[in-house]
Amino acid sequence: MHEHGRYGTPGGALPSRAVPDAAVARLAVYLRVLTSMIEQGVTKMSSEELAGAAGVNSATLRKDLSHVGSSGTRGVGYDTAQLVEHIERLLGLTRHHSVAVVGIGNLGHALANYGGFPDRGFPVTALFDVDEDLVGISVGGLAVDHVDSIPAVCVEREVTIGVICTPSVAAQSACELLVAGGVRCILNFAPVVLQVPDDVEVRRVDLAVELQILSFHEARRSSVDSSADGALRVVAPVSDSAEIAVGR
Amino acid sequence: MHEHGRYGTPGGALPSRAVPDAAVARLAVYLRVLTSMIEQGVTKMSSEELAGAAGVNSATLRKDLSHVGSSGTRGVGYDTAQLVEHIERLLGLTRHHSVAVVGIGNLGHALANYGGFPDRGFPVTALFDVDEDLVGISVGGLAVDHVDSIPAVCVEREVTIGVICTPSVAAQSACELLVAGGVRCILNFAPVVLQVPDDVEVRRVDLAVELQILSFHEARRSSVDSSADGALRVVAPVSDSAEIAVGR
DNA sequence: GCGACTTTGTTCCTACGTTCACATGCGGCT
DNA sequence: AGCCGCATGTGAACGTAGGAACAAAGTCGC
Repeated sequence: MHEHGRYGTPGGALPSRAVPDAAVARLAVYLRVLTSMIEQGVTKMSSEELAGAAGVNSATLRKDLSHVGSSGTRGVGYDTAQLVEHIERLLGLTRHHSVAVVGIGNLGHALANYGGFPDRGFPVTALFDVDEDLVGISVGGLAVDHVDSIPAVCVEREVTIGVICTPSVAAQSACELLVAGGVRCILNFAPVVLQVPDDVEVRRVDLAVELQILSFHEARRSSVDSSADGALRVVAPVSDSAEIAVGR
Repeated sequence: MHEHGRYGTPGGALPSRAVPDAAVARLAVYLRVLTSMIEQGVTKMSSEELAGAAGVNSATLRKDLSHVGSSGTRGVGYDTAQLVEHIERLLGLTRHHSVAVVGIGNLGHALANYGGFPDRGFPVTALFDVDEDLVGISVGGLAVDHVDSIPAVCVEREVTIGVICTPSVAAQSACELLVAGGVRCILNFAPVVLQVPDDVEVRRVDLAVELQILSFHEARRSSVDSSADGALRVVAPVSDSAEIAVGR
């Protein structure tokens, strides 16, 4: 049972994982709902209530919570404060995770100023950009450093999470600098697939992809409305559509 | 009573869920890789090449592409330009989708200025905020309107996608205003679960959740490092958590 | 104190998504 | 022109996620 090659088998399959990724994502949602409820003075919740507030099935919720080591009381429900503690422990939120932001453009700027991160145990402790005009200025009370100093600064400030907000072309090199600085968790906003060592975890947030998924749903809905055949429908002249893809 | 009808009732010839959501997300990634390749002059690609660049299995890629109506040539591969057209058609990108941004804070500001959206067929045509100091000013060449005018403006400018960047407490009402304006696709950056009618599609992008997932992986990795057995380890001491005095 | 009710934690099962493997079909080569 | 090789597209198997039903367990009412 040892010697699992971790989750880096060529091809990217993720074997033997105690808690599924989807469950982790939901747990984070439960956590938010719970903290919100606690602020309103709620001390106990049933799985039905919590599931309703989180928008999931109650059985799914209970199964998710079973991963954290159950702490519910049968016939009553869950103690909100206790549940929060348990989820935080599982998610590793009992320690703070220093965050570094690379690329102080529109999005990077917003993230650096965003107050929600430190509130949740993710203090932003380093900012980087390649632009000499940006290096040295202060954003959200933190000075911008040059990307060349990423490895040294990340080690020094014990950065555990790197956020990449650079243009696409710079993302891979930014990623490599972060990895060189010991960062093994990366949140990538650049629309590229990063190549990383097996022991580095990358999550990608692609705004254009999200919009395209919504676009698909809109298109499907329209086609269902107008014709009962949802497959293979040409809606508009395709001539100019090949021209729009010139982004960046 | 097995009343789980909804989709796919026997006899229902309408494959409303012909294309899985995950496949749609991947198609959007393929699209980006393809456009990037086309810029470099690549006119043909095999499924292996494209799958490698997109970071997925080649069989998965071929199955995804089968949903768009096959356009590959056996023994050769895919014509990149043709494939782009087909994917764009399936995703509904043959028409432009007007985007409205609600909440011109840090993130909303960044999105309004972000050039990547219009380049990909998603022009931002409306901005809204509740703050009187913001209403009327121009962000990215577009005037900010008051949230009260959301329904009217959305109808007038034919907004199909609404982006919610408001604080949590305002998200639900912003959502309802968008729905009142005929918007049926919503991208929600606020960390709340929106309540919407069945015919409205909501996608949530929660930055804190992303960080928490990364935090979980970091925590799991640490425990694997220290204990050598990574499967099914729950930190048992449920007693009291005086030890984890997490600051908040 | 005891019974009945409520809710958890779990087990089973279904269904979906992904991967493997092979037949099909097309281009190139002789 | 015919054969060979190669890559697509699809059918089957595998694994995992999600949902329904159930037994254990603990509380509230009497």
